[in-house]
Amino acid sequence: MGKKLSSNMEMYLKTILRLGQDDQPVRVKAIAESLEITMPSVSEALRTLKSKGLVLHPSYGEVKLSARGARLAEGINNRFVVLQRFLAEVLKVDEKTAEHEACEIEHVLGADTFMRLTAYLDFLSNCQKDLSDIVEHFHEYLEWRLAGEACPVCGSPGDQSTTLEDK
Amino acid sequence: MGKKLSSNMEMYLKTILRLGQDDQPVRVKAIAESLEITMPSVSEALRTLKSKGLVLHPSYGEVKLSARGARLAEGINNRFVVLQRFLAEVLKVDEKTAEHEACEIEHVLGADTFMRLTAYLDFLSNCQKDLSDIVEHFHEYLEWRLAGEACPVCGSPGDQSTTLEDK
DNA sequence: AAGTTATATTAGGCGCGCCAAACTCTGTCA
DNA sequence: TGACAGAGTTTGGCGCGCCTAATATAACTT
Repeated sequence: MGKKLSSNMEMYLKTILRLGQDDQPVRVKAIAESLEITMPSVSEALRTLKSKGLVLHPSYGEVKLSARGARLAEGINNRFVVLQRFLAEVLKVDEKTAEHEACEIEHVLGADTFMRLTAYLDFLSNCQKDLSDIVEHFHEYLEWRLAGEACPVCGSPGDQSTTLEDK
Repeated sequence: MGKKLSSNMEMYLKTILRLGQDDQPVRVKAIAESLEITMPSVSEALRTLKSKGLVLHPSYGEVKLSARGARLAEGINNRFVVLQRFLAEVLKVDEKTAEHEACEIEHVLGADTFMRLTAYLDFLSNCQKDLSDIVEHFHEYLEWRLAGEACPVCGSPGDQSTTLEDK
């Protein structure tokens, strides 16, 4: 069916889903604030999404997801959650950053990759007692490395100075 | 200095870097083919990048990266490589897909996250013999899971049916 | 040197997603 | 009921990145 949605359209869907979970009617204003854009932009986007049958939105009325829209939104949101978990729990990325970056990546990765990432998280947390603290081991290693020292267990260098280019 | 580059501009830089590694003069045509866009689009982008001092490009001449452009491009390329390795080697994502998805994500993640991901890969491959085959364990787990069966070692379910929404 | 071909650039246009300004509804409260 | 405030929409405009068509330059070929 419908071609692939743009990242932006996906963000609208996800936002509507999440706002709807506070079980209050979802309003244009709330979407705009949540996405930090203006109401006209939201109005316009909703027109697009309506035309694709993903949202229901009587003029001046409440915004709702259609069944298809909701399915999509939930998929996107799941992806988001998985990514956020990986970044925050495994890589120990700062919470704000993890949220932000997960939000960008969620639109990029295919279903297969997500399934694999989910499996990986499950593997690390649910499977085999003696593997379940790998992540903790990694966090120790990370601290040594951040301190610029060699890894105490294996001597893996702390100076692989991960090419911090930027700005 | 200069504000953040767009994903597209980053892609141009990375492409120029990679084409330059075949130590032949980099031409507009090659960039266009590599990115699967038309030459006018490349011309235009080069004008932008030139104005930011990231590429050198006499009219009708050879395209080169400036020192700053090269530094940026290398950073982007490093990010790409790390992501690609993670997707392909850890998650066992199909090679083509890994390349494509890494290419999208490389523009999104910050330096800190990349450092952490690099550290994670190093940790998995270099550190402590008895941890170095975690990935293999995971790959076994993944196969069971893909077959829809429970994990033989821990009983972790194969039916977590990772919400395959889509299409 | 002149013509042919390949490469590069300019010109003009399009879709997307955003904006500010102006206008229109809706609900509330004298 | 009528007027005001706040939410929502329409209008017109802008930047980015892409396109095709037309033009310009460079590089061969004879």
